[in-house]
Amino acid sequence: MNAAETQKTADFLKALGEFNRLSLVYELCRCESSQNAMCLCDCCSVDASVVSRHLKVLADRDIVMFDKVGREKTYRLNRNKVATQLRELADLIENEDCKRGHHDV
Amino acid sequence: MNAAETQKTADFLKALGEFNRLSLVYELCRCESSQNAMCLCDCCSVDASVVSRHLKVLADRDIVMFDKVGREKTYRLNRNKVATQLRELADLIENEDCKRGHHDV
DNA sequence: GCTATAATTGCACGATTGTGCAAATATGCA
DNA sequence: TGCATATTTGCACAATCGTGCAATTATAGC
Repeated sequence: MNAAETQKTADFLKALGEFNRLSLVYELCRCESSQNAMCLCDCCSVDASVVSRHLKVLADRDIVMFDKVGREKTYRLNRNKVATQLRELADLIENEDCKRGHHDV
Repeated sequence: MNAAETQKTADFLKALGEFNRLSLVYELCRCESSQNAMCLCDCCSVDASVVSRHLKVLADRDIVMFDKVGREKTYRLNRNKVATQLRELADLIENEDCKRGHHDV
């Protein structure tokens, strides 16, 4: 695991590891269809500008995607990508093969 | 998903979402046996006190466990617990059942 | 007991981060 | 064109966080 990969993974986890951002992810998780940012404001009691910034952090890391419809942006959770990244990390942590000694033989 | 659970999950992800802490986790991941903190210092070039604090953060969240042997503490990764938590989150995010509408019917 | 080593804690500091408010920008609609 | 609404951006500020150094605590071995 090189430093760049480690940093990227840490970045991904840090993006999810903030209360309001995780609340947004959960909120989007419950939605069948895309939700605009104003609607998402309701789930965490902070200013719209804060939600905007949090959504940008999530979008920059491909955790959420958005479509621009007129003056609104509608967001949806990147379910597969997020789930895959979490599972890959889980596999790495649990997998016996990553242990030293096996490789060194 | 209530606020307390969300906060707990965010806390767990935040603990993993820092470069040096994640490096420690990866380092422990590669180890068959427990490693003492001094040995772990080598994997991230920071002061021993910093490693000590990071390990405490990880231990407080059950990400790592330790045994006290004499004046040394030997750490090991809580593989199952960490992997399980990551997979549960992945499942929640991907699972169709969490979507609104399915439950409301 | 004394000394050496492992680990933690107190303290200070700089950097990052989350936040609210106000202003700016973008777009739809009359 | 002018107004209303959605979103972003600039700014300031408080809080959190990661860090190094020095001092402290704990324990092994002589």
